[in-house]
Amino acid sequence: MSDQRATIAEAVVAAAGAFTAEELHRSLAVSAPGIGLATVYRALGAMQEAGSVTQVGQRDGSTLLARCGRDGHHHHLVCTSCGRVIAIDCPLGGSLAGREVGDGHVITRHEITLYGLCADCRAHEED
Amino acid sequence: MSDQRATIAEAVVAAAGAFTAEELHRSLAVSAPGIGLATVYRALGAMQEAGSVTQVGQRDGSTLLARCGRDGHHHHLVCTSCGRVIAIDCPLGGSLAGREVGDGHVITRHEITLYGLCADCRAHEED
DNA sequence: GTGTATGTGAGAAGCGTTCTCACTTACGCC
DNA sequence: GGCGTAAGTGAGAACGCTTCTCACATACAC
Ligand SMILES: [Mn+2]
Ligand SMILES: [Mn+2]
Ligand SMILES: [Zn+2]
Ligand SMILES: [Zn+2]
Repeated sequence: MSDQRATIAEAVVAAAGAFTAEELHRSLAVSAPGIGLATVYRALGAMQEAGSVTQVGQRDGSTLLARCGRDGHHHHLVCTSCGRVIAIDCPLGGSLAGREVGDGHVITRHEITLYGLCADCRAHEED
Repeated sequence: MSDQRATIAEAVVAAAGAFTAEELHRSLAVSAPGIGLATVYRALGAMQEAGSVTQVGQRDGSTLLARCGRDGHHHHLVCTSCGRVIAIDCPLGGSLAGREVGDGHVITRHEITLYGLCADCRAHEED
């Protein structure tokens, strides 16, 4: 593994929650300048394939990523204020796989993402 | 309402299921040539605001849209073969709204999309 | 009529992402 | 050591979807 990829992997671990490729690149510009944006994209792509980084939504036009090493079927809960990401069990209990719903439609896959405010952000709001 | 928007609205109704803006524009090129792609985007945007068209996912880089006039909280079930879209009740029963999950995270919103094969596509597969 | 608001088509622009290319680095093999 | 190959890198160009700009058209209000 190259020095750049190691640095990028550290930045991913240091990230509080969800981030975009450009945000990660900006954070690297401070601590480890000189790493190209294309390299960040390549490293994040490799981590997605390896399973340590997952796509958790979109913000504006950009893909939101987050570190998530959990394996097995699960989903994510994203704080819309601070970006914190929490892995959660599938609220459907995996019960839909191969099941028929509606008018004979057989479900092969599903996407679920929950959004809200984490405990910390709620405490800091006091509105 | 302009002639163009009426034509685009008809094409949306005629569409079998999910479609991209470009696909709709291509279908118009046959029956009603001369309508600009920007006009299609503008009309689809207006229909989204009006609530008659909804975003049901992404395919490659493009936004997938579908006609859906149903109101109230619901989600969608998309056939990955023919694009047919079926509205479904929220499988969470709306139970999550305002509820705490995980470590005190309060859910304000969620996204659910189911994918699979509709009855027709399953019948035509016989593999 | 005159003004104002809204819509239109063509192409330019924007923007996130991927690709190209020349270059470097790491490693296996002899 | 020399040498070949594979993988990674940075800069910028290219790409593709979407939005914007601009000149023009149409519709309604007064
Ligand atoms: Mn995860
Ligand atoms: Mn719907
Ligand atoms: Zn938070
Ligand atoms: Zn189908």
